[in-house]
Amino acid sequence: MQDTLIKIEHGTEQCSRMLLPTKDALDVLSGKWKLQILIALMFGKKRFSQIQAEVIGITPKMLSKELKQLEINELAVRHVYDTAPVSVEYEMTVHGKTLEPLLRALTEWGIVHRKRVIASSKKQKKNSLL
Amino acid sequence: MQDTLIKIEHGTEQCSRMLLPTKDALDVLSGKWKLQILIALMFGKKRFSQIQAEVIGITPKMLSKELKQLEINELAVRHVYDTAPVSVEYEMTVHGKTLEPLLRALTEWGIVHRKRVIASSKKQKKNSLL
DNA sequence: TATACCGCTATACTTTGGGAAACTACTATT
DNA sequence: AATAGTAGTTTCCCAAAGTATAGCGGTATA
Repeated sequence: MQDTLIKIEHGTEQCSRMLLPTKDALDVLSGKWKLQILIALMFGKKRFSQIQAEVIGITPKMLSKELKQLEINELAVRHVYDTAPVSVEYEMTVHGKTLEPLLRALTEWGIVHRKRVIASSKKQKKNSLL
Repeated sequence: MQDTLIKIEHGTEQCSRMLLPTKDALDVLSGKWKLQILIALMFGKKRFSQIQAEVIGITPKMLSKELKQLEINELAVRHVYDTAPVSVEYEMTVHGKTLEPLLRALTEWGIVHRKRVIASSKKQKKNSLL
């Protein structure tokens, strides 16, 4: 019993040590678009229209808003070039690049998960035949 | 010029190869609570009320809803024990455990990010004195 | 002159996420 | 009969997220 209490205490302490930084991270990264935009920027500077083309489904309004947020949190920078017509490029900051391992881990997991979803939908089909 | 085009093509192809699985992952993981709940479950089976105590700020409604989603996506399982009063435990599935590296990466980044935010808010204070 | 591209912004709307508080069903204890 | 614990559900509500569509100011091209 004493043992159990100690285990629980230990468990919840470890747990809250993980939960607090996670919340900080989620504050900045959560939402449908930010991580996708950051992935697009992992492969180099890009223009507004190019990001919009790659992040499928995003509207200009959302892209504009999300880019501003990324700038505020110093994950991306905006460069304006005085060309004609004016060209704007967005780039990952050094801080943004520290997200790369996370972004890759997310993608890796997405691949695993997708396989699983496909497999389990096959199983469902099988079962529905019974 | 030819070079540039090839680079761009290559870049966007790589990019969309990452973006598609990422979307799949985000469909299942996005939102304020799911990742936090999963972290709580990393440290072993837990009861509803225990999760609620650890994931600070979550309401029973949200917890209930999110746990259902996690069950549907086979990231967590619900066990009901026929005790009195009835006790229910939630546990990570094998598939859920494949998220552990990602959860740890997220926490790690959260720590890095928090340090940065604190540092830059100090800088702001400095600047505001000028 | 007209059309089209770029990088947005404006407006108006719908949908979803999330919070507060009360309530339920069941059981055990007093 | 009253109270309390467990695991939620229900209701009402608001704010943020997201969609759809249109337009703007500049430039370049036909």
